[in-house]
Amino acid sequence: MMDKQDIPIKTDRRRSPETKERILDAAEKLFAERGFHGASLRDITGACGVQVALSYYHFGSKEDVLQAVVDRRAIEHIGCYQKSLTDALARNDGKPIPVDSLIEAFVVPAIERFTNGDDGWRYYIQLLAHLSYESSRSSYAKPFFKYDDIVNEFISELKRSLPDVSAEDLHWSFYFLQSALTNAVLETQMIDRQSQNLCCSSDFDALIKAMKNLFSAGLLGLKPRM
Amino acid sequence: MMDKQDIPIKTDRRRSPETKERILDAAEKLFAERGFHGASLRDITGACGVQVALSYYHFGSKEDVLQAVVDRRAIEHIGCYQKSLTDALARNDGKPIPVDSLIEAFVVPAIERFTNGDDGWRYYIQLLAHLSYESSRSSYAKPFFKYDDIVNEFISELKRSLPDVSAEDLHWSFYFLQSALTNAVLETQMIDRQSQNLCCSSDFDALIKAMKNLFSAGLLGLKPRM
DNA sequence: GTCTATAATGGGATAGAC
DNA sequence: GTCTATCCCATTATAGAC
Repeated sequence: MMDKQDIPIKTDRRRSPETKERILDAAEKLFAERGFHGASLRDITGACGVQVALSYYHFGSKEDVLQAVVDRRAIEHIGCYQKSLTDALARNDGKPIPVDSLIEAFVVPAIERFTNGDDGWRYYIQLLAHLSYESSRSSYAKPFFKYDDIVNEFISELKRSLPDVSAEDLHWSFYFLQSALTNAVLETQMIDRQSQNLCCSSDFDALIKAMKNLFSAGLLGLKPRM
Repeated sequence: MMDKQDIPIKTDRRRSPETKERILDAAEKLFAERGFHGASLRDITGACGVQVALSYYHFGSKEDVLQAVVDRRAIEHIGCYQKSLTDALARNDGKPIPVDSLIEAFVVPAIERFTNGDDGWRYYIQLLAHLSYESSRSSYAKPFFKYDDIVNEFISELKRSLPDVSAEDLHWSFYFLQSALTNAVLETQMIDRQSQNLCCSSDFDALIKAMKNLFSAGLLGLKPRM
């Protein structure tokens, strides 16, 4: 299980104030790669050259480490979603946002950090995907709920953009969009296998384009409610 | 962790030939609910009133138990997909299958077993969903690959139904459909929260309808390749 | 085939010296 | 804040009696 990771081993021992951050970096990576149960605190602290006991000193329990990993980035990330939505609204003078722009506004805050951010953001986004699958079955997946509010703001905008479509259809459709996005960032290489490398899990430009193509057409083609 | 499950405790000890099946039933359930790492062999054997050692006798390692769980149903399940596709073709005299029928033909073999099958099938379908997220990162998720061939048959049919759309768009779109389906059977209750119970994770009739609505419109609205 | 017993290791968590 | 040492239990896995 142990596996020396990218995080450089600590050399200067004794009171380095960034120890907490080192643990969070390693936890972020290993939780993302192996899931909560799949990564032990020994793996995590071993990967960043820190004593196991320090994770307890700094955070408490293993679940607390996960909580801290999410807390570290969640507010900033949710802020990015907020800004993305506000910008899209501004570009349209507060009028309903075109469906394809709204899709892009929702997808980009995750994908951008995934492709352009540092590795930490990559792992964080993957971890969120993991947690979304665990929610309602595992107590440790609760941190993920922080995103509920901002997601609902996007759905409200979608309702404004497509006022004639039933709320049920819009909720389901946005749910499918989220599923597609979540699955995509896990890069399972399912699509690479299925398409014999015509499509590539790691080609996020193609992903965004394909998402806009399908979901725009789908949302715009939904029948008005009777 | 231990948790007495639905599987009745074995009473008549000594050479009961169904011990293997009992272990598989319990493993199916617990792997589906907690993931591979989240369920231990103690949990599994404890849940069905069998000695831990017997799981090693019958299967070998923990990964072998998982493999056996999948093997037990995979061939039958893949056969259901095959039949579903063949039937759809027959209904259309071998001509290209209408997109909404093709979507239904793909979704139903999983959903039907999920809603109408016994609990075992429910857990099995959920387990498949779990494995699809782990593939390419965990060696134990390999069993899932068995489904690649039949999925590709559906995609080939989709190409026949929509000959003017680029293969890229079709592969991505079908990938999104699979993501939506996979996520849905996990019943994370995300959509319940987001819609304030207007939509319900466990309402699979509504799910199928919404899938057909969105993905039919989306696929039919895809632009022809240039 | 099933059981008990046990090996061997891993893992979460804590105490206490420095 | 950091380290060593350790507790204690869970876990995978095996040996051997019945």
